[in-house]
Amino acid sequence: MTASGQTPQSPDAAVSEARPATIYDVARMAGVSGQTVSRLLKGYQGIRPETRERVTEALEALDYRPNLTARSLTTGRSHRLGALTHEIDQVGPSRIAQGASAAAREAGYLLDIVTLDMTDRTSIDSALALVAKHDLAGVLALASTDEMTEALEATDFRVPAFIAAEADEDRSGAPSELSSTGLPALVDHLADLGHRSLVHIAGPSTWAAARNRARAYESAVARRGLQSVALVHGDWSAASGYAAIGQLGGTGGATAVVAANDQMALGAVRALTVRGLSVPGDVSVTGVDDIPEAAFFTPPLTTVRVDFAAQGRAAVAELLGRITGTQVPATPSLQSALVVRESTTRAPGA
Amino acid sequence: MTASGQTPQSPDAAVSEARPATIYDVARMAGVSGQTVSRLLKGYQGIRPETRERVTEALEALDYRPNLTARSLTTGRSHRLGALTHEIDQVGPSRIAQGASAAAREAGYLLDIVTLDMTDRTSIDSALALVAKHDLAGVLALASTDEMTEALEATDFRVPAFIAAEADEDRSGAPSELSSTGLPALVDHLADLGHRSLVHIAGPSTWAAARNRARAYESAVARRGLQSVALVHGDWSAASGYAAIGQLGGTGGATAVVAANDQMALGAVRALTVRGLSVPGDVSVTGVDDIPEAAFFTPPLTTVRVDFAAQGRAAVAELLGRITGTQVPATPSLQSALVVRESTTRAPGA
DNA sequence: ACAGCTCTTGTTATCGGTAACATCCCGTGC
DNA sequence: GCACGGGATGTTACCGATAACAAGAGCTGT
Repeated sequence: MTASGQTPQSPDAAVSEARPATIYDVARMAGVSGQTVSRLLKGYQGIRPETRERVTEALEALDYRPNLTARSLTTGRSHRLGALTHEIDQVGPSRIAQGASAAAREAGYLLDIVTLDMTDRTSIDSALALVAKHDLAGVLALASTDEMTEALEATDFRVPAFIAAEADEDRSGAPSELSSTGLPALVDHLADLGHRSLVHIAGPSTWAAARNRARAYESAVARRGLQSVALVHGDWSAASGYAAIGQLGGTGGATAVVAANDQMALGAVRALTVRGLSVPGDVSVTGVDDIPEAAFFTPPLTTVRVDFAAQGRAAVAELLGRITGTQVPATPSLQSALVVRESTTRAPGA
Repeated sequence: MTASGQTPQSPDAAVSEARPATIYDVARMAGVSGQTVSRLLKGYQGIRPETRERVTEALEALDYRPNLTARSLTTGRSHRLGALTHEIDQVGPSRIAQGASAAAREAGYLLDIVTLDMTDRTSIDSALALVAKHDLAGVLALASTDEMTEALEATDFRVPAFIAAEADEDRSGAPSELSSTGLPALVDHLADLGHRSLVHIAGPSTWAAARNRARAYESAVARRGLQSVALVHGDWSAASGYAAIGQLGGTGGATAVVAANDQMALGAVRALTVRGLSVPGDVSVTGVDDIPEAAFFTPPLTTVRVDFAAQGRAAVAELLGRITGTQVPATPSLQSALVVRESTTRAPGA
């Protein structure tokens, strides 16, 4: 079998109605009113067993499926959520989205993921307008950036809408696992290896995650009495990590490069290699995220593992809480863990 | 600003009704019937200019927004599509999904992307059931695998549903760009460099893309009179590429490894390096996809570029065609291009 | 001046459910 | 024997839009 297929015609289903059955079809078949069917479907208990049985049989015979459109028209609430994310090929965002999607599904919601091309204002607006039209129960922004904040605030969704907290921060604004534990552990690791001067390749300054990581880096550097030779901003891509090293003309004397994600770390490693520097012999390099490929880079990358899926799930849980008005169980702190591989070693001459 | 935000309360909108305005509110305000409003909204021309103006003003004053739920209840068609994909962190699928999503949006549709965990039968079923309930105008499977085919056929979506063609094949079953041009070009490249024995690390055999690539590889090898020493199946991940080399205990004498995607190529490179073989000195390695990181691997990877976004767009175009019954303009053949980098060089002793 | 049209706009029914209220039936208590 | 109460089910209206049909206004031709 190669490509396509036919519209499944429910080959074995005995009934093959042109139009799907409604509760009225079921009601007629069972000899009851539509309301009785509706009640049974909603789990109402006060139905006589024999009635219940007749209706249940009719439901099956007609292969009844509720029309969610009609239902949400009357009840006024839909079972769909919107998720906005940046148009970017990155493991992080896409895993967050996957986690969010799975969590939504488990709660009976469908998650509409809309990737926004942040470089094009009109495309953002039209995308948001489209989202605002499809009545969603709530909207979630999965990437915390200034552009996203702005876009979100400029749109009236008329439903709960908010930006998910990064792994780098929690709702209360208190530093999170990654900032308080993960990145400090990374810097400690380098300090323990004798590195005294570091360089940071940060993410775009409009990203909250980038700012948080940079801040955590800086405070850890200060705490350990190290020196931060430079802080360059990339755009999360390997190419930008490569460019960052070029821009610095090397490492500016630093013996270690701390990139804000694994891709930029990869680019940095490549740039250093091209310049004739050995990693980790001359310069140690670290990333953040622990993407699946990181273990297979040459050299395998020392990084900090981040649980993206949990982040997505937490965001959806929070959104659902806001929608239903129930209290959200405190999100368990997201775990991050230092993963030491071969891209870091003792500082030269240490 | 850290994490969250408030539900936007349309701070500047003069009107702040509890409930959104309906066409009837607008009609009353403009002194016309609801139908007139409905007509205007649908672009009906026969409306007196002064009436039109009054209605238009009312629409603005009340910040009217159509209720798509109600609309699709009457018209019977929704403006949402469903997309099924595998739960997998891979650039390919995620870019296909992005392209599909963008194309859908441009056509005024929202694309619900559902990632299926193919290892868990019950989760597939519940996910598909959820999708089938939310009335979608059509459903698209973005990953062509046996599991997906099976799952799709077992579900009665009652709307057009089909599996998107891989880049590797087209609808007519004829080999596509990648199979007819991209992969052969890759093998030619290796043959021209003097390689005579190759190894192929294929994707999972349940994936149509994996089978197509393997077939294209084999026929190109035959055509050039080369020898395929081994064909091992991985799961698209770098780890599986690494494992494949381990399983072979090296390359089995081959001087080049053709991996079915870039991640597996990365894993293979790493495994070869660990075994003391130099890439490309001893063994040349190639990938497929040209993920953004491929240019920054050590060594930079020779690969075949694939236009995933176009693939997603084409799939959506096809689906929309089936839904509306219009003919789909023949999908322009997807481009693929050989990208030569440093992971390939002349065969040792050639 | 009046039938016959066209142009605009209004009425009514309907999509498939659900909420609120109405009704029917039957056993109880006095 | 009859009012009463509660369980089971039916009726009616409504959610917000659209389709199909109806109707009033104004113009034309004879």
